[in-house]
Amino acid sequence: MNKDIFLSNSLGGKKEKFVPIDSKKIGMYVCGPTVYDDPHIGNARPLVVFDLLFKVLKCKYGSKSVTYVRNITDIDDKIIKSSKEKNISISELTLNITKKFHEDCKYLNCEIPTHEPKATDNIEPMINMIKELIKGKFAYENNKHIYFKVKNFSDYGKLSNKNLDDLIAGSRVELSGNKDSPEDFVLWKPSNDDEPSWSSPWGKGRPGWHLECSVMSKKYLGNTFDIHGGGRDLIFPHHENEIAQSVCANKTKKFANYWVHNNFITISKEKMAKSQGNILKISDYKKKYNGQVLRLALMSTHYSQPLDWNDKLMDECNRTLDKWYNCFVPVNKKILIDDNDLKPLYDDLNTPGFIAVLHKLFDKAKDGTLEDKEIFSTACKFIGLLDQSKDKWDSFKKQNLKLSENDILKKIEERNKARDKKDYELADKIRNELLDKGILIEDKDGKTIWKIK
RNA sequence: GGUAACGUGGCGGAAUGGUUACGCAGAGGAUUGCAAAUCCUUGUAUCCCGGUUCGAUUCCGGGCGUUACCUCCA
Repeated sequence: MNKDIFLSNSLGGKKEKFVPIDSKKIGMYVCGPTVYDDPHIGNARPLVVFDLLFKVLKCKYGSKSVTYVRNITDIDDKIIKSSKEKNISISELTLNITKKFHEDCKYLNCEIPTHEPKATDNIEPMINMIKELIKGKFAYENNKHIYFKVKNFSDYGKLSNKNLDDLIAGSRVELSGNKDSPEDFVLWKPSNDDEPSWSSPWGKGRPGWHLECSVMSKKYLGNTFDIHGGGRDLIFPHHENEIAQSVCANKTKKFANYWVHNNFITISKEKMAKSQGNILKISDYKKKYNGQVLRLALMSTHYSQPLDWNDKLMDECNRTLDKWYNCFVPVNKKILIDDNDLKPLYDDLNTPGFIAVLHKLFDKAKDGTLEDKEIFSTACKFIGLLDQSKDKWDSFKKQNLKLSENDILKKIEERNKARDKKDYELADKIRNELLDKGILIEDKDGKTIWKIK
């Protein structure tokens, strides 16, 4: 469609019209997981948000014009710590968590990004970037550590609205004897024998956090690209440091043009975080809910707002999808979604606005023609919903059933006999028994049907 | 302390300088042995105080409240 895409840009803090550097080669880099622990639903939010942005960009510019890069950080102090705690090797841990992460992505019905580079496959270019930074006097070595010299980058703090004086005044920055200044951050550090290491001009060691994203975005998207995404908590210091490294090493004016940050999932209004101990794992939902339910729940609030989590939300989304599946038809032909219907998504990924559109299309489809149903189904599919057959949706629900189908049918027959004798007391008793087991009875057009509640 | 974001009906949640989505729950009705499901109808809101304006929930200033970031975090 010809309408413009708008995005809230954290750099500047305003909603802006999206103008790509090259509309045939659009680049989006999103910070992926550090693979040290099971993914939780807070991690799920950016997966869904940027999957949607990927879809919207492809819709406007063509599927071949958009490159989506999402990294896997598989070397980090948290990983080292976690592997020691779990008493397994680092590679066993990172491979295992990466596998779980991919399963969760699939469960959430997220498309596979164009590239998914790993940090450990990119140590050489990281070392090269450090060399460039040292050459440009943006980094210095001290006692086998390499640090980025923040004072030499005048734009530092622009993304996060911080100035150096405040940072130092806050003085929560880690003090280290090796640093020239407390705000400096590490690019390379030496490893002990029991820690992973790579040889470098500064001895055996490993990269600091932040560097992998600067290097891998450069590798696939170039020195300056269109969109950089991630959770709000990455703005400082992670993204601020990425900008500093990339701009100084690549000698450019800009790193990413648009910075898009999703807000948090909260529980009782408090941020869900591992350190808070209030996380809900994605895998916790796999048995009870189809992945689409979680996906819809994550889209029920605009990405820039906090999303307060509760079970009522999941149940509501489950019911909505159940209702929507009544109008689902497989679509084999190409159907264009009306520009006006698509508009909320183009306007800064307004998912609640688009969900309202889906409700309208559903109302029309429900008593409408096959074409109305096809339009509705296509619109759902566009945001990754109703992407599997109704049979599959139903069979998922059946897997949690405590009664066999045969038992249910027997009970229904028993109840119908009672009804014929006008023994409504017994009939209602049987109905309530089934209801307790999650089976809902409906007498419709002279027939009795059952559903899973 | 510094820097931001947010405050919309019973709940969730968009949008908007004037006509005020959408979902859930509620109420009434159709239907039903009674229900359920479905359908129809329907009520209810913009934290407080100033300012700008013919008009502000929307813009500006102040206040109150909530949250986040400044340390690992999506």
